[in-house]
Amino acid sequence: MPELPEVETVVRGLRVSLPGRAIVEVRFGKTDFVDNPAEIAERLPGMRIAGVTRLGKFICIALAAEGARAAAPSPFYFIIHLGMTGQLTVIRSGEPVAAHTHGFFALDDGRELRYTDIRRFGRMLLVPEAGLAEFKGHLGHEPLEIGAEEFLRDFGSRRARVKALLLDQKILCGIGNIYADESLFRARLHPARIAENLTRKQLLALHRAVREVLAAAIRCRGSSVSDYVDSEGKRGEFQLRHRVYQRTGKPCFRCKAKIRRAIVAGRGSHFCPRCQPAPRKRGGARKDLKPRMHAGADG
DNA sequence: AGCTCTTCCTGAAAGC
DNA sequence: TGCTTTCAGGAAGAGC
Repeated sequence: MPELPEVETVVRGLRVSLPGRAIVEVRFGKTDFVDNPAEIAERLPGMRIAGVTRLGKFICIALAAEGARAAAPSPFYFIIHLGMTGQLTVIRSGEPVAAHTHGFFALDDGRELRYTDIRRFGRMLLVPEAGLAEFKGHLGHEPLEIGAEEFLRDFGSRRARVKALLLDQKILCGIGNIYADESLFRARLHPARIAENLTRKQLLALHRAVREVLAAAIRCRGSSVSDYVDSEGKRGEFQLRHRVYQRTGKPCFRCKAKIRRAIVAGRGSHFCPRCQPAPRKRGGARKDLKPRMHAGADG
């Protein structure tokens, strides 16, 4: 499923073929994952692609009108989330259409951008140029850019399970189930640990693990579990380097204990029971002497 | 604040 | 063999 490394790989691929191209025609199949399909079909044709960037797990295609006539349409962004099974590929217009392909964006070079999504958990929307800041405001820090102090601040005061925080796009944007589990293994933290109970050293280990795992996954062009492929239809290779994700019952690479799977924060979570010891039972004896702040009005 | 449950959707896998 | 059931999960919303 596409998370930050997969989306980054797709974006880098799109960046090779899309910028400079104009969109000449838009067609949709099913549209229940599109915020306003009629508006997209009306406004995209005639616009030129100025650039492709990634915002968390979103792909952001900047569109600008040709020339600078007074009546030219304003620039805006075409934003796409791949959900669980979304694929964006650039292909010659005549090529056979894969099943579950619901978006066709014909380009001025005889190719087209196609959107395929088996489960249609993806999303498409338009954001005006002036609205991009607000859109970004709904997202947390980019995990590859957040500094140690900010990371400590965001995690160190939260009573939620650390896995839930890693998955919360308003704290860090781009991490999903695979990279949450892989990061926690590398930081040797059980997914159910309460963030504010972690030491500074443990949080710094997690900060480092997140960045290392994501960077390594990008170098491998992402993880192909289920349906992920890049913009050329190629699979990634990071799934071959997973330490815990979907390795239930298999031996830990570090200590040989059997990898376990449990539901944490509502998600299937994979961990090594020996390298990532479970927290004390919630509500059990607390021996820490940290005063409990109720309103959180400090700092 | 943070937890659980529900919804969306399809295909793979398990159960009978 | 062939049917039915269960499950996976990103994100948002409801309700506690």
